[in-house]
Amino acid sequence: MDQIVEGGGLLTAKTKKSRKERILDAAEELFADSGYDGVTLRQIAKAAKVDVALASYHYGRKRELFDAVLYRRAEVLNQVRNDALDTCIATAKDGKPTVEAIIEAYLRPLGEIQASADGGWRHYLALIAWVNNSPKMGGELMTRYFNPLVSRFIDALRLALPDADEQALYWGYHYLSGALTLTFADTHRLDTLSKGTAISSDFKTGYAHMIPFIAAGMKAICANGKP
Amino acid sequence: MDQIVEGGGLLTAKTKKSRKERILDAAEELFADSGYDGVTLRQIAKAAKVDVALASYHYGRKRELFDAVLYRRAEVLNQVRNDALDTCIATAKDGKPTVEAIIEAYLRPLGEIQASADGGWRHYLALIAWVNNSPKMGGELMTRYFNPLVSRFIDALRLALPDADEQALYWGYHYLSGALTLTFADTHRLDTLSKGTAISSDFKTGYAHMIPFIAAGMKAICANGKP
DNA sequence: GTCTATACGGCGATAGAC
DNA sequence: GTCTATCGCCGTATAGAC
Repeated sequence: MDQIVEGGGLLTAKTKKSRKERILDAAEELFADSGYDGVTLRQIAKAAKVDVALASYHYGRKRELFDAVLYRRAEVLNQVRNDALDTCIATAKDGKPTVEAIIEAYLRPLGEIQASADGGWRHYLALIAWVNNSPKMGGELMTRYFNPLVSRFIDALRLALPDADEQALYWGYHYLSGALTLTFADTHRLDTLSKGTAISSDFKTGYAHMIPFIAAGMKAICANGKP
Repeated sequence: MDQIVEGGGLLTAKTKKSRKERILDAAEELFADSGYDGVTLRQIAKAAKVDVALASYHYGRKRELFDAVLYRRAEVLNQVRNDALDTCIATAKDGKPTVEAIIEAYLRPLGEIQASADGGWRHYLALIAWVNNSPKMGGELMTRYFNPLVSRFIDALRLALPDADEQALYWGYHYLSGALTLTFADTHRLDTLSKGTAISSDFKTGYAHMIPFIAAGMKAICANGKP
């Protein structure tokens, strides 16, 4: 896990970051807070302590900078999660993992990343929350970056739930996706709603409950065929 | 249900809309598509076929217009959903409704609204999806407009699940909230992911699966006390 | 009251000079 | 790689027409 808590995800030591990297870091945090339209290149440049034009020099147009931010960590995220899925399937009895084990493999790496001390990763996940719920960009960008992994995940579920209705399988993934990305967003709404009983940034508890919640839901709608 | 599928939600006939209403309608649709920062007052005015300054005249600053959009339908939404919850509790055996019945009462009215022909309501729900996942506005605005209803909903769940861990109850609501609002957003991601097997705008199926999914999840994490 | 035309200061993305 | 210049659009205020 060590290799994913650092900067762009590949370095192992605290090397001084290049300006090019600093731009990506600043953009990541600001886009996560305010969405694509809520941030200006000037704000990003200021936060990265570089000239406005340097962002365009390295990344082109604003939209391309946004894509670069998304792409950077998608690579390492997909690798870590693909590995978790591989392990889950390889260690399953008769090559047929349980629903719980699959959901666990899908969610646990994200829980560990979000609970880690790394602010960059937390900003990235909050940005994914924004993208996933965006009517304009959600369909296209989530598809581009994460569909291969998600398809593998659904394939695994199909093994564990051989009688599942196909539509139910996809809708089940949809509910999981919504629950997960709202957790990414960390809006602090739970804090006031529960008067402090539940805290939206208590990711450890958030994932501990999410895994059995989603597994039970998935089994409920997939076990008996059609709704 | 007839009274909620029309315009602002109160008229019953297709009366010609005032310019003041047209501004709200246009703002609702555009904010739903692009978020608060992705829309300009000029775009709203153009869509409503009024002068730019008229929006400010009626509603003040941009942020106040946004609040007015949110407020308009929140009123009627809360009333319909409170009624559904009342009925659910009143008709329950021994005044103790089942988890399924409570989730059904909470979600069914939204499903009917979203599946209705009314575009205005669909835009409104997409806007709620945006607000709910906004780190900047989500905590504050969802709290302001919907917390009383949500608290009643959680009170009802507490009746049905007397041994539930309090934290689990709130996290369960959180997962429900995420799954629900992603359904509001209608990003069409499911369409390509499932190669047409599941369609994100097929709200009828979306809610038909959501209700048992959430009920099962809620029971799984609440039935046995602590996780 | 309701509405329009116009103006203002400011900041947006980006291209071109260096 | 860096900085400046440009042009257009931003939210908002206001003066006055109906």
